[in-house]
Amino acid sequence: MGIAERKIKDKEKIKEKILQAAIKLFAKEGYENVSMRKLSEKIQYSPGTIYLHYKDKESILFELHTIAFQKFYEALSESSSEKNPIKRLELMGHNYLEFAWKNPEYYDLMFINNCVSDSIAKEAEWIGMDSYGLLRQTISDCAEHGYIAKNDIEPATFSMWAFVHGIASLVIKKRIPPIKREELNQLIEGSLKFLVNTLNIKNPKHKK
Amino acid sequence: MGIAERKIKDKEKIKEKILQAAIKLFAKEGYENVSMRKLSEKIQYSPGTIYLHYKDKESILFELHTIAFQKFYEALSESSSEKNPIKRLELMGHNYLEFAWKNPEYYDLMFINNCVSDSIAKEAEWIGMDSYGLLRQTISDCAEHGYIAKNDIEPATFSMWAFVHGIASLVIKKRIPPIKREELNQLIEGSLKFLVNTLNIKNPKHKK
DNA sequence: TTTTATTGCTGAACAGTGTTCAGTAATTTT
DNA sequence: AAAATTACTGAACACTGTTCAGCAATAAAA
Repeated sequence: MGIAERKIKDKEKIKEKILQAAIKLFAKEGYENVSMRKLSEKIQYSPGTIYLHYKDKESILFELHTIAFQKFYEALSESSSEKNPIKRLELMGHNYLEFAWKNPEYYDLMFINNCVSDSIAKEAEWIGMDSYGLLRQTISDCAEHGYIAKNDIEPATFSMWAFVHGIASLVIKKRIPPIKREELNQLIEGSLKFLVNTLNIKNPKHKK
Repeated sequence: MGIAERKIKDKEKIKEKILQAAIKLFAKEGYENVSMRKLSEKIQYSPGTIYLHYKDKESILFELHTIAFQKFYEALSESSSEKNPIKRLELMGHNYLEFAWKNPEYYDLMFINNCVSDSIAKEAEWIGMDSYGLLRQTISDCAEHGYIAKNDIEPATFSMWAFVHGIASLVIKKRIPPIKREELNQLIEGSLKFLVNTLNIKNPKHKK
């Protein structure tokens, strides 16, 4: 059945074409400004065709959301080479924010926007759990080295996540008082250092 | 000219009527689901009438946004009675989050949603500066008491803000792994305590 | 080979959105 | 009484996501 096989591949190809066009358009124009008609023009099919491959607009965005989380995990994983857990924690924070600056549309989809929250709610387990685990492991290593109490691993992980997400979402949603980009970067890096140092300084071994 | 005066008052009254209807509708149905036509039905005028009082939908939402920030400031001010700056910091965090839980639609408008970000960008100074100042003052008091370095006031303020906003926006946008509400509350309160304690514990006077 | 069935795709249509503006009816001024 | 101003309407415009009858092109059956 070579023909049937080819047809399945053709179907997958057009689905991929839709997704690639969506990625490009959303990144360029912001997905609030991308309509199904614009998307259908880009792939040179009629609007109806998209619905033969995707249930609705949300399911396209949700697939993007899933891809985004894979890239996110990779970005965070780059911190793993650093063996010193405190340094790694700071590096993770740095990489987290860098991902957000480089992929604001992705970040919006992953952590902020409503348009995929129905799909997210339907999932049995949260797709970001792996990435969250990476952070928890680092915090856990910090506890192992005596920087924080072992009882505090969960709240500390959550705190760290909330902290970096808070920064990322405030910046992306333009809720930061209008200061120069350079000042902002310093404030952000300074805050990250402050938070990590506050943990660091508690360890008697590191007090000088 | 009593008639002209009355007319101005009438105009203001209908503007107020629109605003009050908007508040009610947005709170009940979420402002994503409130159209100008629905709003016009509620106030028993035609859709066009709204545009005689408000330039567009965004300007209604922006006025709501302004009201929200006033209520927000009041909510944070309730912490001021607490004299111990560390306790006050924790209380402020608590009040911040309580405001978010009680007014999720407001919170969205203030800190998250795009639909008023153009209006925000046009403002010369950020409307939340007063509230931010309240937080900075508390952090400053913490520095005065030796809990943190005076150099760290700015990054510490920003960190604290990012932290609570991170929690609020993750919860409101339903990006927290599906755990029981009670567990979540414990995690949040635990994280707040953890962060504040991490500052607290650094002060030699408070080490026991 | 001719007929029937299946498939992939279209694009008009539906119900909704924010917004505009010619036209109307009531009121006020001349 | 006539003219001018005002307050308001609701149809219309250009858009949105989504559906579905219908139409070619291809494949299967007769």
